[in-house]
Amino acid sequence: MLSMTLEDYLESIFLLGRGRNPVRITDVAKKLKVKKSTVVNAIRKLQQEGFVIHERYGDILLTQKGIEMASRVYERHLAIFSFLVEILGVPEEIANKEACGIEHYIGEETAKTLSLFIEFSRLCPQLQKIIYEDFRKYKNSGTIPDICSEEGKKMLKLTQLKVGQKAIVKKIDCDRSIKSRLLTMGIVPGVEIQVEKVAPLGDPIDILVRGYHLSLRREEAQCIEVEEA
Amino acid sequence: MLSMTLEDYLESIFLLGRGRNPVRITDVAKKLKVKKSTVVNAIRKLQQEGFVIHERYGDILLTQKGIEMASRVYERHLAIFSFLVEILGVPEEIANKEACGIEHYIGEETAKTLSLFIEFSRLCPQLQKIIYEDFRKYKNSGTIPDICSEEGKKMLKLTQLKVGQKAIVKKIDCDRSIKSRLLTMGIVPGVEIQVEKVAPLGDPIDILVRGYHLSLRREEAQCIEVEEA
DNA sequence: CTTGACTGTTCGATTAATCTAACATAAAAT
DNA sequence: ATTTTATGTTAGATTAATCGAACAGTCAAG
Repeated sequence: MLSMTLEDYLESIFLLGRGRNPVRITDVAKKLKVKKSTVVNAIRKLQQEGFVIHERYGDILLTQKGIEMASRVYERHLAIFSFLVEILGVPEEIANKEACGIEHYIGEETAKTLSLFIEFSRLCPQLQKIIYEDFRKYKNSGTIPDICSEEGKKMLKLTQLKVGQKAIVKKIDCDRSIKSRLLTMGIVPGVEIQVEKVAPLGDPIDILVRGYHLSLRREEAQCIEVEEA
Repeated sequence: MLSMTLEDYLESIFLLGRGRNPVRITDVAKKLKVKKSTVVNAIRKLQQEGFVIHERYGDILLTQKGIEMASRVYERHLAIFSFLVEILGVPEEIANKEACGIEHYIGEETAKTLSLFIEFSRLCPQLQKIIYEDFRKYKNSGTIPDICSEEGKKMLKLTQLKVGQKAIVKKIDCDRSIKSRLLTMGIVPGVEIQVEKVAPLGDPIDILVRGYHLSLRREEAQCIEVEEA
């Protein structure tokens, strides 16, 4: 209904105009880092669609329709921004920039759920604790916190498993290209695998993942850490 | 370095070509729902930049550079998709579509962190439990689970607070327009507020949020639920 | 070997978003 | 009241991505 670019203009006008400051072409141009002529163009389109009112040489005003649309966009922005900052710990400036792009692609439903998730995390000290302590630790050092590992299970390399044995993938520790191949085959942390067949020298190893048979090179299997099921 | 659109083409070629099927112009056109002539155009640009090799009337092949770029994009896609599905519970089809857009705006760093977050959630049964049980419940019914509320604190409407009293915002329960106004003023769940002054009939109410003074209508204050600090 | 039936390519047109440069208006300063 | 400065507008050009339609190449079935 409104192109992403026009959504951006609308959102900027909304943000600049909060606190009822009149918004001028130049403000928008500065905020979005485009030339004034470009803004004039965009405003004309927004006016045609009934989102803003703008008289020649005058201030830009949002219509009711414009305010509604803009606040919808801004809510999405805020949800994404908060998630990036509060949950993932992304620096605010980066989070803001990324949210500016993402906000146009995330649907109303998803945005609402994301907002709820943030809200929930703020309300729930337990969740906060896990995110702020355990996840940060995992992120910075790769350490799997104690609260996560179940008792009495050993960590093994996939290559150490015997035929028929089942295990849960816990970690994949190798360089990008192999890792991405493994990921696209559905081998991701948390998934259950079963060893089907091992060739004489341990290469290849046939495994079962989510009902599919896969054949792994030893080199690949070596970097998959699992926990006995 | 590569426009979002071209990233999409690259990613499609990568996905279509896994399992070493040769990829043809028509496949890409079908996948991206564009005309063949458009694909030819895009492929030409990708070829110029050294991401693919394509002889007239032949198959499309990714170069090493192309594979690296494509798998980077795809990894971002996967991270976003997994987050939407596993954490937020968005239906797969929608998640996939939204991930297609978002993947172009999320930075490498953020994507990595997001992946880690998914990984961590898969590894950590405690976190899973909170997300799959408590968050889902909150999402569906608005119920704040027991594990979240601290003992011995009462829930109140903001209007019930006395001057000078501090409280934590727990829930905002009103229609979009008021809610969005409150959000833009920084009144969000989890934030601490203090009542500064209450006018004779309880309208307006002056409060302090993150060091700023705000004046709220009674109507607005009514729908803010807080917990005594 | 010819002939469909796809598949791929070229070309010209269109649209959205942007720019530059020249011009017009309004507001502020003198 | 005039001039200057900042602001806004217009027009024309450019770029990326797309389309449609006409044309070209490939390959398998007969």
